[in-house]
Amino acid sequence: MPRVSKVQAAQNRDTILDVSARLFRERGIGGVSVADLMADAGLTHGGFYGHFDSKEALAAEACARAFTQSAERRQARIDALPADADVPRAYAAMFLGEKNICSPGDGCPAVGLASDIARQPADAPARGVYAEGVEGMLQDLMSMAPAANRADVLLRLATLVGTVTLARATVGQPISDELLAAVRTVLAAPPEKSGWASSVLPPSG
Amino acid sequence: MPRVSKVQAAQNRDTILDVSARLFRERGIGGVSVADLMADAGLTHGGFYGHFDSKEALAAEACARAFTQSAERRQARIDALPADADVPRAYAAMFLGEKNICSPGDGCPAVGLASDIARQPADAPARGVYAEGVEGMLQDLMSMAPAANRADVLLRLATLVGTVTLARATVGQPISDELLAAVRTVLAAPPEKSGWASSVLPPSG
DNA sequence: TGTACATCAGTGAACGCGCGTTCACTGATGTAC
DNA sequence: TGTACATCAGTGAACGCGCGTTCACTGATGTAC
Repeated sequence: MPRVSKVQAAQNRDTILDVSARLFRERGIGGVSVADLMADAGLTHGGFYGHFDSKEALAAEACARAFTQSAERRQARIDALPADADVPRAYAAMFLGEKNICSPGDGCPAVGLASDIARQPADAPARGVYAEGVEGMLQDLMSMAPAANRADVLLRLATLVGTVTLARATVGQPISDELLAAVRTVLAAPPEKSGWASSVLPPSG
Repeated sequence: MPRVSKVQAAQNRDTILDVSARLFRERGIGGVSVADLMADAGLTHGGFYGHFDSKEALAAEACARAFTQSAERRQARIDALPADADVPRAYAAMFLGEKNICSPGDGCPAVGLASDIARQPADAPARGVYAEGVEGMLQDLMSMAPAANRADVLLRLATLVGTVTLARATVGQPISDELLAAVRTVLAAPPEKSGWASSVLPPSG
C-alpha cells in the first residue's frame, strides 16, 4: 500500500485539498481534525505531513481552493444561463438558494470561512487568501453588470453574505425563510423570469 | 476560600455568563475552554459544574446574555441621541463603526455567534436562543422606524450583518474599509448630520 | 447573642479522550545498469 | 528488455498536551438551639 506513484501522490494531495475545502466550510477549521480529513480523503493521518507543513498551511491552501472551485462553478452556471438573462439577479437567486443555505460545504466560501478567518492570528496566511477570494468575487460580480459601480456591488455582496449567514444560523426557524424571501424579492430574479432560478429555489421560496 | 456566600455565588455565576458572552463572540465557542473562561472570571475550572450542567448549556445562556446586553447597550445609545436624530441611520453608523469591527467580544452577537450557532447540532438549545435574539433585534429596528415594513428591515439587518462579517474577516486589507465606506454611505448617517455618529466613526470613515 | 454543626461553593488532582505532530517502518515505484 | 536497488508515499504507533468532566476535599457560610 505505501509508495504510491507520483501521479497518485499528486492526486492524493489534490483530494486532501478538496476534502478540506469542503469540511472547513462545513464544520470550521477547528472543527475538523487532520485525522478526519485524511480519512475522508481515503488515507491515514500519518501521511499528512508529507503533503503539508502544518494544518495552518493547509488551511490557507484549502481556503484558496474553496474560492477557486466556487468561482469555477459560478462561471459554469452563468454560462448556462439564457443569453437574455438578468445575470446579477440570476446569480443572487443562486446565492440565496436552498443549496447554498443547507450545504455550506459546497457553498460560498466568503460566508463559510468568514468567522474562521476573522479569528485567525493577524499574520495567518489564510487571511490574505480570503481577502483575495472576496476581491475575486467582487470582480466577477462587477463583470456581470459592467455599468454598476464598485460601491453598489460591494453593498450587494454584503447583503447576500449577511442573508446567507443569518439564514444558516436560524435554519428551521420561520425567520430564516422570511429573510430569504425578503432579500430574494429585492435582489434575485423572480422565478417566472428565469427558469433556471425557479429550479434552484425551493417551492416555498 | 471555598464556601462563598449565596450572594457571592450568584455574582460568580453572573460573571461567568458575562465572560462567556464576550469570549464566545471573540474566539468562538470551541475556541474557549471551560478553564479559560473560569480563569477570566477569577475562578478555577472545577467549580464550573456547580453553576452549569455542561459547556453546551452555558453556551445557550451565554448567547442569551450576549443578545440582552447588546440590546440594553443599543437602547442606551439610542436614548442618548438628539431628539431630531435619524435613528435608523445613526444605528447603522454605530453598527458599522470601528468598535463593532475591531471588538467582536463587545459587538453584535448576531454576527459574532452566527457561525458557531449554524454549526451547532440541530437540537442545540443555543439555536432557539439565537433566533429569538435576531427576532429581538428586528423588533428594535422596526421600532426605530415605525413606518418601515418588516421585509425592508430584514434586508437592512442582513446588509449590516454581512458588512461587519466581511469587514472583520478582511480587517487590515483595503477592501475592508472600502466595504464599510460603501455601506455607510447608503445606510448610515453622514457625520455632518449626526455628531454622535462622527465620534464613533474612525477619521478615515 | 453565642455556640455547635451541617451545608455546600470553590479547589485542584485526576479521568479518558482526541488533538497536532513525529517517526521507524514498509514495500511499490522508479531508476541505473 | 530484464534485474538490482535506492527512493519515498503512505502506515500506524507514539509523543506531549489540552480538552470537558468528575470527585474527594476544604473551610467559611448559614442555621438550629
